[in-house]
Amino acid sequence: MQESLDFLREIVRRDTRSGVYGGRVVTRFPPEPNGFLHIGHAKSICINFGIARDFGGICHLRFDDTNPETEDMKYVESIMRDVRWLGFDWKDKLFFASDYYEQLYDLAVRLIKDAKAYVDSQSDEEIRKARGTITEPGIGSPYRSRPVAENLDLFSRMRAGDFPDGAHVLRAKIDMASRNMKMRDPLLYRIRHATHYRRGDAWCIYPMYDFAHPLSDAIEGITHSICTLEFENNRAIYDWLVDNLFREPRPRQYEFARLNLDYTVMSKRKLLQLVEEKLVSGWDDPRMPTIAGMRRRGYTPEGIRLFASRIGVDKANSRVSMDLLEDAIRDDLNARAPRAMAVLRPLKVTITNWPDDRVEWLQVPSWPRDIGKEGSRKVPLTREVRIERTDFSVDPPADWRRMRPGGEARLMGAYFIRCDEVLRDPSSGKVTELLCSYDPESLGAPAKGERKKTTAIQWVSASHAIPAEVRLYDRLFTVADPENMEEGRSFKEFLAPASMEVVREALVEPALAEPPPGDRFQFVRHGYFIVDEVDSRPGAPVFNRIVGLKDKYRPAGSAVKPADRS
RNA sequence: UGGGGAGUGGUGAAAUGGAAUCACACGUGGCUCUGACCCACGGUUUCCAGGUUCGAGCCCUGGCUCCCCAGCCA
Repeated sequence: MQESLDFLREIVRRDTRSGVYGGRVVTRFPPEPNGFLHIGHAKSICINFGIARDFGGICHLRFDDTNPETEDMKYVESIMRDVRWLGFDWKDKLFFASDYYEQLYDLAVRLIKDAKAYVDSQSDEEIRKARGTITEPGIGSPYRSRPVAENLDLFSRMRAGDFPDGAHVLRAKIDMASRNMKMRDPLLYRIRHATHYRRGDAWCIYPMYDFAHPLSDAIEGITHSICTLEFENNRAIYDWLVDNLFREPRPRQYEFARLNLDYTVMSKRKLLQLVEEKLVSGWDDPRMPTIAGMRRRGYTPEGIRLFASRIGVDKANSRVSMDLLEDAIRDDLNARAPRAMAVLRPLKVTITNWPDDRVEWLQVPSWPRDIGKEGSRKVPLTREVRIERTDFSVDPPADWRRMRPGGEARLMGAYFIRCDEVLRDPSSGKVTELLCSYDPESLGAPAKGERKKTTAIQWVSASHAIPAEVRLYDRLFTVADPENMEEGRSFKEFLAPASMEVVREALVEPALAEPPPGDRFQFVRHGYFIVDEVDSRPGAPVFNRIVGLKDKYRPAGSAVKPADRS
């Protein structure tokens, strides 16, 4: 019996069986602390930590912090929080490339001594020009055959701070005519008189990614270094460096396709722009595809991991539909979010045969039968209640199951009521109130006859309901691929005008008067909601819609939604 | 134009020379005190053209399309 593995696990299994690494499996998640993690990183985290877990190995968390100008401690903190929140544990394997600066420097010196690296004193402009193009070979730097002793001297003076930014760089001596542009004597070190968030002013030369990354992997004993497709060309440098400086068995790099999600953006630059230009409320705006945003939105780690496992891993560039993510979230929430009643757009209903002062506290189950969980709460029924405006239609389509003039529907967990009379505002004609009568025999009784064609609707007692703010989130963009705009257009032009709707007149059942921030509920027939961690207050709860329920209902022969009727 | 990758229902993935499978989406029907959940059924013939083979999504040849590479970013 052999379940099918993705191509990465296939490779890891091959290597554990052949024993090249003595059975060890060591992966790593290597973020640069210069931004917040997003759903694309979540995919990578699930792959790297997931593979380590599946093969009894370990996944390191290593910050690839080699650029002092963009990195910050606040990012390492948020990244650690996000990885933990997602449910992964790097144990004591927390590393920083910036802790390897001394070792990396020594490795660079070895390369120089082996005549495999040299100090280039051309300007950045000259270097760029001499690199050639994809069709023309590059030209060797005039400094390319600088004597080893001179290179050594220059490199140590670079470190000592004898030169200004840009005066020299250290380059690998590989092949200026390589068909692979990345191999045309890649830069290894640059001078940068900048304060590093961890090393302060200890260094004024900093290693480039192409140098620091493979060597950090080798230093840590990584076996499988998994990254995204755009680094395929860099693998040649990776191999060149590690082969020249380390012994077998040594780490190898494998690439997979990064995640693209419909109706959102994933690039750090664009995400940063949304935040800085205040087009969203921050990195944790519930509409953001960041881990922080999804956390505040109410997405669960389990749901996100389920999503990651459902999309799989491959090398084909792809774009995943939001439906896949939302369904994974719903799938997880269905079994863990207790049901409650909320009315978002209230319509007044008076039960005319119910005594004015009678309050009946009904015990309503918090879970549907098929979930199989115990639990219920008390919901008060009174003469005056509120139902959803969209649950009443004066002129309903044939397959309507909700309230209609003269028709019946069950108040969920309570009695059937019949709509005897419809009151309207004389000037606008708008329905203002329903006068109904309830059937005292119908509590807990199975529906029969015509009643079987109706559905149970949510409701709240007018006198006991708690006013609540409900925030309905929707996709941030109006087009599926806002990152791929035609020339001269900005992705910002496609921001959805109503990606957040704030409903202030919502009413929730009294059990939800003081909900603990972070608690999740299913508001029946609406969707899943979370008590906002920032703005919710006891007595004035604020709920974020995590994701709506699926709704297959379309009025027969009409494109008009129930919300637009009556 | 050079080099490196990738093409399987609408979307994401399986099938590792032997009956194209799964999830999501969509459609139809069933169930239901949530038009949810759940259940059943339905649609693709593997980018194109040849070739090898008893047999090809998988192998070979030639095309086509898309992505990545010319930062002292990662």
